[in-house]
Amino acid sequence: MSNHRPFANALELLRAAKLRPTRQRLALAKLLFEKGDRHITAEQLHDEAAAASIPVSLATIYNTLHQFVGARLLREVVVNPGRSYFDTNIADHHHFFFEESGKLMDIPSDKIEVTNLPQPPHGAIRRVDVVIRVAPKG
Amino acid sequence: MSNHRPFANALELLRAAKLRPTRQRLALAKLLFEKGDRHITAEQLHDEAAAASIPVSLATIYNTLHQFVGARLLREVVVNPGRSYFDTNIADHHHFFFEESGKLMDIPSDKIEVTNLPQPPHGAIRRVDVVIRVAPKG
DNA sequence: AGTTAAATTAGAATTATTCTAAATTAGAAC
DNA sequence: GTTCTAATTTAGAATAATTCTAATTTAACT
Repeated sequence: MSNHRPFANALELLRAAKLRPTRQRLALAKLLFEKGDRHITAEQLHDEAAAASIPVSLATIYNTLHQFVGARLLREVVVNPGRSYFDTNIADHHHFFFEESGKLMDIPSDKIEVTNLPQPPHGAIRRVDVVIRVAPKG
Repeated sequence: MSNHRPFANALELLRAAKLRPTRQRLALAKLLFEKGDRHITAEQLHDEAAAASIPVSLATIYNTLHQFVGARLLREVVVNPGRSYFDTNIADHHHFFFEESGKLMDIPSDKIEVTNLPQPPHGAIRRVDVVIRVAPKG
């Protein structure tokens, strides 16, 4: 049983997430999930849709990305002020962030060990994000 | 020899950072560094300055914060899209992020163990940020 | 005091994102 | 297949954080 590609196609995936399979959601799901793990911004997805002749407004891109995050089909990654990345890899993992290029790269969670986690003074731990910031060699 | 409070006053601190000790920079350094460890936004600092009757424009707040980051007097922490926090604690450490309130809390680096760090495919590791995201208990 | 480069400023510009209200569409009911 | 209704999409305006610009002020040197 693999965690990868849990749905045969976009339609099934939207059904399972209880999102109406509209033209734009189907098209965006395909763009997002049929190319392996990606880290994409709203603007980039909008451009990809345009390139694929899928007419979809930027507002819908944002709506859809947030709905997908809510449905746990995507994860939002924040590494840069003023710009969100959406990660199609929803497995537990971490990131390299390359400061020069602004690119992200996954690090599977078994490649880093984070131990000795302190308990928060209140509330519950929802997630632990590790970002390794990488700069060009001095 | 402690790493804490390395300068007796704002003037010394600016001199060491090779920043001209102007009225605004002196006042902002005092606001930032004379109250222990803090996580503050540009807007908040602007409000504090106003409350202390220090006339300083928002542009200067931003300029100064970034200069301080460049001089390693501050660290920028990104946990939220579209808003930067500036951290007066420049020692190696990590953060709790409370999603309900938007507040940050320091975790000294000796309270978490991050081991087995993978090497990046190119470049050098500049920093490792661990953010523990905390939500109200379900 | 006079000079000059650095710093500050108000306000405009930019960027990412969200909101609004109108038009379209998916899916259920007939 | 039409009709109906609520959900979705949309263009464009609005917002929020930040950066830029060009003019003014100031720190520090002579």
